[in-house]
Amino acid sequence: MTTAKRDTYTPETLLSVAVRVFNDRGYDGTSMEHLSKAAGISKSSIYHHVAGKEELLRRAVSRALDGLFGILDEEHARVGRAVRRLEYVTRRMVEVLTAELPYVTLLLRVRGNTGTERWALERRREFDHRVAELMKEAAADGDVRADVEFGLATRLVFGMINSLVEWYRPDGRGVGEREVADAVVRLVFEGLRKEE
Amino acid sequence: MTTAKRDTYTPETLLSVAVRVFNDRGYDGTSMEHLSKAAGISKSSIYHHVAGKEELLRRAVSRALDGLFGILDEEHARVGRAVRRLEYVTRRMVEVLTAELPYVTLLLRVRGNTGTERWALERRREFDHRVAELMKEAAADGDVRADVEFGLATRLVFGMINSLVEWYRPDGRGVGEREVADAVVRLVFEGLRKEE
DNA sequence: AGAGTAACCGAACGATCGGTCGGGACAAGA
DNA sequence: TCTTGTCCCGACCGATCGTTCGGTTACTCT
Repeated sequence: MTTAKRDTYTPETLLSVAVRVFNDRGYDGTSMEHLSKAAGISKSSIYHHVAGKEELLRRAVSRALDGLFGILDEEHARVGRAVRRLEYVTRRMVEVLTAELPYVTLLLRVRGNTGTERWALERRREFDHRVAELMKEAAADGDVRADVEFGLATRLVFGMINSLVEWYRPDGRGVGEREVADAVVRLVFEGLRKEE
Repeated sequence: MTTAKRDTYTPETLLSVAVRVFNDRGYDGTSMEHLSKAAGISKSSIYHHVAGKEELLRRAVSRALDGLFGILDEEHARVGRAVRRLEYVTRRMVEVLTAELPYVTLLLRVRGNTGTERWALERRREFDHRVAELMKEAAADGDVRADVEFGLATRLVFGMINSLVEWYRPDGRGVGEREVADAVVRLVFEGLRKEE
């Protein structure tokens, strides 16, 4: 077998615990003592699995960034009319956010105090820039309204999508992932007002 | 004269420095040493003006909350058709966010680690609830689309508006406050797609 | 049975945390 | 000149920070 039994921590399982605590208390507000209590092992034992607090952060934001950049490599994001690709990316962003919720949550909250955080911010800006180009293309095609500058529109749409991490909670009997993705796409492209 | 000369700190002027640092580094990531360097006075001197770190946070989020709740007391937010009141509140939220940007930024980032932070979160939820009721009324009037649940729509609209604190920078020769408010209202109510 | 190793622990490291303390500089009012 | 009060300081407090270290289990392989 490739993998079997696991009643002890691996870097991955430890990460899932750490990310949960990071999101609860904030990265800076979380001490290694907090992590050890949440994981049920001693503070020093954590260092048997990972190099330190910052490596946990790096692993988490890497996972989130991989998910987001992966969208841009998909076929529907690369070929076709720009406004259709924009709609596809919008929907897929919602799906990635909900699927990797705790990791993306952490990514969207880094401030830039450490080298790892600044690296994460830089990659985020790169992703945002790629989507902004898509919006620019759709505007050039005349498929999105011209009375809102494309950079401004991009930021506002990102704001709506990214806000998911502040309130979406999966598995709760509330709204499902599909319902959220539909709602976001509808609001972004058609708006709130009832069509006459 | 009521007030004159001020070449020394007051709780208010110290607050403006502190909030700027809080927003740069995060509240938990900011030490009193960081504040003293930014203010140009010693760490102990800060305690001559304010009771401590948490009081600075409390003053800041209070100012932000007062601005937001003030909107709901204005006439256009209290009388008229619900969808018109919703549009008014949307526009005024953008104006308050840009006018009190650093204070609202701090408010939107509190995590709930201290009593002050939990109080701020509770008041925020109260404000959100008030706006959600407005959205519910507009839906009951048949003025907003029925295929997106009103609670979900409220969260997404809040997400778009609140994202302002992540990128809007006043006085920079970029976008003006009026342009942002117009863009938000247009996107929220009419959507991104060009009307045929 | 013995060797090797993965997983874990308590104790302690130097650094930094938010906050306290006693006192100095200075201007205003007497 | 003497008091009073504002504004500020360096030195220091106990607590906690992220991290290290030496050592102890307990399981696997030979």
